[in-house]
Amino acid sequence: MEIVTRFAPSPTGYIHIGNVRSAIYPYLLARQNNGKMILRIEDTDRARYVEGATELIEGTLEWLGINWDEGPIVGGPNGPYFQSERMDIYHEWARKLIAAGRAYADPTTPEKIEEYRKECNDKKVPFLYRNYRPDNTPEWEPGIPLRFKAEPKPYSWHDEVMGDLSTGPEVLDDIILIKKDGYPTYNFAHIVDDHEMGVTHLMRGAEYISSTPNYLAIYEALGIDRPKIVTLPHILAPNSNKKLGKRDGAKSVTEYREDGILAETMLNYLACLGWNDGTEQEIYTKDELIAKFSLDRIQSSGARYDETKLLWLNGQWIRKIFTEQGADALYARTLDFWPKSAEKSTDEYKLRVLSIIYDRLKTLSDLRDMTGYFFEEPTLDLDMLVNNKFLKKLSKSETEDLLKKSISKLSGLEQWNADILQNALNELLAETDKKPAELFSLIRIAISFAPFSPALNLTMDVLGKETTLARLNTVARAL
RNA sequence: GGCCUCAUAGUAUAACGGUUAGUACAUCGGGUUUUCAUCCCGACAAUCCGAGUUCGACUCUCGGUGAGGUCACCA
Repeated sequence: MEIVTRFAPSPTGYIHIGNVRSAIYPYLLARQNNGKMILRIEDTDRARYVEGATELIEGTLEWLGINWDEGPIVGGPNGPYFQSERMDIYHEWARKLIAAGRAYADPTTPEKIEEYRKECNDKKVPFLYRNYRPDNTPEWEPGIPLRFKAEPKPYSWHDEVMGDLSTGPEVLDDIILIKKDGYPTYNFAHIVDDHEMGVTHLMRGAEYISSTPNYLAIYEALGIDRPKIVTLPHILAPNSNKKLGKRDGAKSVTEYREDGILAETMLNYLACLGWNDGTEQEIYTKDELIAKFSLDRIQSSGARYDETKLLWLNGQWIRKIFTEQGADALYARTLDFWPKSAEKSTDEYKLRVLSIIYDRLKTLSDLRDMTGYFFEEPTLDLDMLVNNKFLKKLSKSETEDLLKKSISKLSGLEQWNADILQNALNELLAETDKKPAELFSLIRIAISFAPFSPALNLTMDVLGKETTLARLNTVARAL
């Protein structure tokens, strides 16, 4: 049987890392089995609808490399893929339930319902609407909500992640199927849609476990088979034990792109948060994830989101792309991340800078803070020079002398490349009888005034003879 | 509060009922001719508690405890 999965977000804003995994796992499962992945937009809550949210969702999936076989943009045989355009379908299925005596129009006002609820709270008994089911119910027509008529009984079912689950009859209730405004609730719409679209694996967060018995009752009343249920454990916020949400400051997935996190990193990290293949592998390409993913190795407990590990992984990916795909491939990813001062520099020059600094990057946006001195004259900061832990041992005249000797040595070089520069530095060490820490720190700071930089010979090579000497001379004059 | 779920180092996780409980991040120390980083080496650090089953329990059972989820005309 063909495997059909779906990601069904509601367009109420951006996708954040707390819920994007509900898109990744269905995608991996579908691709692994040559199945289908459906994107369905659950836009039945008009009050929470956010203009542009659908495009945001599509853009996020696209960035992550998660493509869908049916859904917005691509279409498909089971459309429409916006729930707001499927009203007739829901109403048709609703009438089946009414005909079967399993749904009723409920004229009770919200105020009255609130009274019932309060009454139960006061008596400290659980509030179940089915205990207040009205005796006489009108014909169902637009403007009146439609409720399911629950038949309380225990349920047990199998969850591909959580195992065998069960509940007693007390959780079954008369839930709303169609709202006053005619739109279906999630509770009803997703069941109809998953059925109509042939979904075989329903993957969603752990918050749906408690309402599952009510859904099982609806499948039953509708006389339809249900998909396999795959409950995904929550992703926990860094500083609380609660599931990660927007209130915890959960950033949108695309915000990470702007921060210089690679899509490969994001996919890799999130896929492995709550799943592993049992080996000690840490770095997975998308293809490897597709090949190795398995439902039975999804964790049943929540996993805490750890940005530190994400950053580490991103560094690994930056290096992986550089070594496996080449400097050009990595450079192509960095275009939006250079400091403003780099605007007038050529691609070739920036590529050289990238090639000597890439292994220090945790995010691509680190380029902005770490490469300024390659593109503009650094601000003279003599304190930095004098207070350096190696240089402060030197007297002022020693420093001046060392700088002069360096300038003289370097300006005498016929050729200027990394090897020649390293030789020259080695000779300088021998001639001046200084420790590497002293000589190198002096030159390094004088040409960059940065807290850290790539290897000295490489930095000078990229900077070029003229710039290097000009900066050294500037410092020599200022001392 | 009712119902449901979960529980291995700080974090993410591995371990047919038999391992000195493994790995990675983080932290700390060391090495690679300066710094920061990479890379390499090393250290610290865990089976929530209590019974039971068993020759033997991280693993199975029961009971606690702790944490979370859910009880909407939101999804």
